[in-house]
Amino acid sequence: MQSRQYDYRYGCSVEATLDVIGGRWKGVILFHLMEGTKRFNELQRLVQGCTQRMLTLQLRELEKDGVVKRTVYAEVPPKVEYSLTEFGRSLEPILLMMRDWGDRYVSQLVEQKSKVGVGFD
Amino acid sequence: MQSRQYDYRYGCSVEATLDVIGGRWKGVILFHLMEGTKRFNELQRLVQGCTQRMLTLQLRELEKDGVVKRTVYAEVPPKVEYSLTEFGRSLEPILLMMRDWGDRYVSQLVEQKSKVGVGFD
DNA sequence: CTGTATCCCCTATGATACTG
DNA sequence: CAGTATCATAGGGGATACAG
Repeated sequence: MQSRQYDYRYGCSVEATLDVIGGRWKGVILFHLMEGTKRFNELQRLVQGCTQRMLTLQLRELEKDGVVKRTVYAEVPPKVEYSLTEFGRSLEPILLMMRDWGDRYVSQLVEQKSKVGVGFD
Repeated sequence: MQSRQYDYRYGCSVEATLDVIGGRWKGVILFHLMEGTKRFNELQRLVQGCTQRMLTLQLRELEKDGVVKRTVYAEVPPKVEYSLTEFGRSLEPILLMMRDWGDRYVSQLVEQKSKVGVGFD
């Protein structure tokens, strides 16, 4: 879910939010950044399954969208830190609710597997 | 963002939520269903830019994930209604926050276009 | 009215190797 | 350490036509 052009007219602003946080790894990245500033390799350990390349790409988009800040230290070996911008922190309540809802969703899946034939309603 | 297999181990439950609501049109569909039950063609009018095919596909996935209920009436011409399940309604607070955040995000984009050179921080 | 069925394309993502 | 560069691919998504 690459963000669209700036002048794109969102039919509904939920769409806009999804454009920012809807990428394959973005939710998880943002979630971990809520805890505080992280270095690139820290994130790589935290965001299980995400390749180095994808981590870079998703971070770049989050940066472009103004929710993540990238800080490069002029050191050898290189040191780069990622953190939420103030605007990015305004996503925190959403991320927390998403985590909670996700927990309940996963529980439901487990339950559903034990009780076969019981659907939703 | 097709939902993964039921036994998939999410590294972080934010991921699970994004799997359910992160599809190209899902957020918008769910948002409109918050307002109440809608027929297929109503949704098609509401979800601007979504093709008939995509609307069908996304609705099917939302149904499979247990957040949307599909009701078929045995009539001619056919009548099909979509609504949120009870579980789906538990997404409402998230969707509302996403709408609000999206509004602020879009405002920021507009502002950014007028003040060129002013970045985030 | 509410969908399927095809065809097709492009982009998001992955795997792997290389670098300042 | 923190990335690029390349190559490859699945499938998400669009356009269009057809159907019960």
